[in-house]
Amino acid sequence: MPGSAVVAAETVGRVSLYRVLLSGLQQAGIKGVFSHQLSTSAGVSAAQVRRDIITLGYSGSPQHGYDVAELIESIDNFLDAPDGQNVALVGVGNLGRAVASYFAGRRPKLRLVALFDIDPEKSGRVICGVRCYPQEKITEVVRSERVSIVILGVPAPAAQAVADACVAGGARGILNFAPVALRVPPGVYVENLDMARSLEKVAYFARKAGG
Amino acid sequence: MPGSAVVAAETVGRVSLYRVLLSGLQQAGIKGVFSHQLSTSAGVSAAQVRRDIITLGYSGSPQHGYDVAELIESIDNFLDAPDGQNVALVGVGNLGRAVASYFAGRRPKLRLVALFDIDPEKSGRVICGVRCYPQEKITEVVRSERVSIVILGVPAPAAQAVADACVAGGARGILNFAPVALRVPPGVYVENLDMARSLEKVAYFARKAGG
DNA sequence: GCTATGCTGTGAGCGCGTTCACAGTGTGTG
DNA sequence: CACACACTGTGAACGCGCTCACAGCATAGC
Repeated sequence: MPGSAVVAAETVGRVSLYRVLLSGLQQAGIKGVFSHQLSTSAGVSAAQVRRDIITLGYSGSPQHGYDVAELIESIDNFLDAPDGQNVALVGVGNLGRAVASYFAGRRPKLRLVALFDIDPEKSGRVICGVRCYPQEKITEVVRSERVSIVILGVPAPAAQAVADACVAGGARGILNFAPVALRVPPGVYVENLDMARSLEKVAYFARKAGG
Repeated sequence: MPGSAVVAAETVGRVSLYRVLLSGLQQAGIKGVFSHQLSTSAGVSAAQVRRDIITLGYSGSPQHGYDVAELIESIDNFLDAPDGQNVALVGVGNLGRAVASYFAGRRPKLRLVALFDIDPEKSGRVICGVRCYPQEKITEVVRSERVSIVILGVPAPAAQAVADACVAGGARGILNFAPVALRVPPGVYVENLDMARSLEKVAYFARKAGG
């Protein structure tokens, strides 16, 4: 049964990408797809695609490949919580607003229900249709709004304290944009997304490859 | 000699993180640091930190650990091009502006020299102190401005065409925010940074761990 | 001076995600 | 009816990054 086995984080990431690609195919009216087609669009090997799909509990046929609609449904079952998950965003700067607008209505199963900012100008207002609270209320609101996922867009020095407040309120997952390793209790998942780091990787290899 | 050996992308990313952490220590007036201290802040093992530092060509002493200033200098030598690298940003949306403001003046060795946007309202103007060009000029401007790194903040359907134009102009590295695998010639490095994917990973593991 | 301590540098080994290569299977073709 | 073909599903093997564990070494304490 899918869901009981341990799934690697990389697999989950790829599956998420497959869903985006499959949605594109579906909108183009394409009904079936083969592993090597997905592998080209996703930039991974065909064997990888097949293994990933098996972990979803879905099977294709050697004759017609995978049914696009069915595969999307399998991915939905795999990735999404049946009744959705509530998301909060801490730090409504440029980055925070970009993330907020990015997810506005695009992921119905992930509802952005609260913003937090340390700036009194922002807290109390409604931004992008979501209410912004002062940062002291994090634990309280995270708990009352049943937030399970927090997007952390605050400066590095504040990140740990904010993370602690979120965890105290019951958050189970953190998407951390700050360049520090967060200390969290077991059972809380942290994904780091450091843009500066990524850019410097690109800069490094651009230099090494180019000369 | 460092620079000649093949270095893993993960190592480069961690080294970039070390530099951020070390800068913080330096500003706090701390002169020396041990591998286990860095390892705690970076969220990796101490052995990992030591191995990474060796690849820089720097050595500490068993008595005093690593000299913060010297280590930062070694990282600078390792990561940065002596005369810097020019960066362009394509797609001046919410995300693009966030990235632009994020790097404004923070990385002196990475100069943001050009913006591109398909919207005629934006192209022609100067945004955040950088001139914005129409998207048709990418190849031309990338070449004339000697841009080696491109940040791609355009929608997925446009990403491949823009990437091709950038490569044609001589770009050697791409930071791609679009959820597609770019096809690029050998020698061009692509780093994918898909925020939706990362968030869905967090959502998945928040659900699995929490229940 | 001799031992204890704690760090760096590193060879060896491990684990895990990925890839290889092929068996299984049904369809299309002559 | 037999054969060729293309794709899925998967056991086995590979490779690479990471970790373990220890040698080397200088200082601190007695």
